[in-house]
Amino acid sequence: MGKELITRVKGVKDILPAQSIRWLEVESLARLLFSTYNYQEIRLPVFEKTEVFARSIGETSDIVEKEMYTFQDRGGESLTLRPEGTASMVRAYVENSLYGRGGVQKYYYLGPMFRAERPQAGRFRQFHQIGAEVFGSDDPAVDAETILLLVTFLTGVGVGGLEVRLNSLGCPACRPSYRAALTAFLQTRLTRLCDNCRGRIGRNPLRALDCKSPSCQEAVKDAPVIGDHLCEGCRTHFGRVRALLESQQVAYALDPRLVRGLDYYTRTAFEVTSSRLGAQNAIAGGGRYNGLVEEFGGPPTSAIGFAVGIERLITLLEGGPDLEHAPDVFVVGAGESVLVDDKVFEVAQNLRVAGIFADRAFGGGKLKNQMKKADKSGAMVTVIVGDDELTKNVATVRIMKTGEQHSVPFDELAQWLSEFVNNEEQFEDDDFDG
RNA sequence: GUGGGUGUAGCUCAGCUGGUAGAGCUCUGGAUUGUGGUUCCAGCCGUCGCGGGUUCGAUCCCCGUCACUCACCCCA
Repeated sequence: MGKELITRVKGVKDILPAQSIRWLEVESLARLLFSTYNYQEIRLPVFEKTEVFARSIGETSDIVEKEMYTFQDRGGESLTLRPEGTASMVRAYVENSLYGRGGVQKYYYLGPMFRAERPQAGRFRQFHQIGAEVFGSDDPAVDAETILLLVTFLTGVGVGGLEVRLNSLGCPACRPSYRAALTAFLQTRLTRLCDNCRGRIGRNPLRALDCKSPSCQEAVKDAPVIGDHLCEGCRTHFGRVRALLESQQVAYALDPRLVRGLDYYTRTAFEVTSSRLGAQNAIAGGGRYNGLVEEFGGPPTSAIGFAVGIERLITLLEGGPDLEHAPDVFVVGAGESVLVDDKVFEVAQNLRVAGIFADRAFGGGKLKNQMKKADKSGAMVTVIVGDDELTKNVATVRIMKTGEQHSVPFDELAQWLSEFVNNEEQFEDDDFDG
């Protein structure tokens, strides 16, 4: 106290134990499930040369225009804290010649992303994503499988009430004609568009469809729809994606306005939203980006991917009990002698080596106070080591819930406790199922 | 970058047209000798975000500033 507090940077969070447990659960499930679909992890750097993002995400995107954490390193090179994962993934795919392995490659990543935006509910300057990318196939089954993985993951971690929105953005063959039609349409209602969209018409007219400004939404209500402009290839591709999703009862809504903020998307685009999230309601988003690998100097390679926002996912999981980890066993000492202190130290260590989650009282004091610490720790069993125990060479084991106590020889203690703990956990699981 | 809301003990908050602050929880100690959770008793903790102004006097009024928060833009 007294010294001026050093606080965290705006828009970042400390994830405390009550929450970090959930994070661990979410990440573990992701790893397991993604592996089930034959994805492998790639650990990417959190910063890259600025061109990696500037080139791929699109110069006109908000991310590149105003949201990147860009700085010069000591050599004067411009570097950027990654605002998303796909660009790094593609860079790594090309740089490591992963296309040389042939066939379809599936990778996932997980970690922090950085965007210099004004924070608000569900939006942070450092946030975390779990992302998946598939390279090497334009088969609509890949699109469907990818979306299915996403949906399976989200329901698997326990979030409900989600909406999947789906659209096709066309390809270099058909998008230009749509873009022209849309631009012509927007020109006729210039006055009704917001400043932002008016400025974007020439550079990226599709974004007007996505704009949340009421006047824009009204203005684009009967704008041309991309679906009417898809080429034969894109049309059949999209139809197949939908059919496959339907075959697995994946509920989705077609949304011709879904264009996504990043420029690299082609064909399939999708987003998962929840009405329980506030204004920033997208929990995951993704799409196909068939031109990006080539853009990075690789061979022409079809690819598709998605990213899930972990913070937003966790928000939807909140409300359950706060389960902080508690040790199974807590060791206390009765008596001030060094012998007791030594024995407590030894017992705690022996239990841990035996694989038992154990902690102990520190700082000595009366048994009563140490029992309070034992209680507060949440441990189900307390091991009492005192002068009496030392002379008899047995530990006193107290079951906290019932208050019953047992005398257990020290050399049998680890065995006794691990059996007891296993039985209790078994019992709790059975109880839980019932 | 723009707008709204909030800023009082570790936490959640109270504080009536302005008279320099409380409550609950937490925490610490105690209720006789080696036994926790309940109960009872006692105790600690505040530059009322910061700076200025009005006033005899401001936590409460005014101005500024900072922080947090929500929303716009956009996205995870």
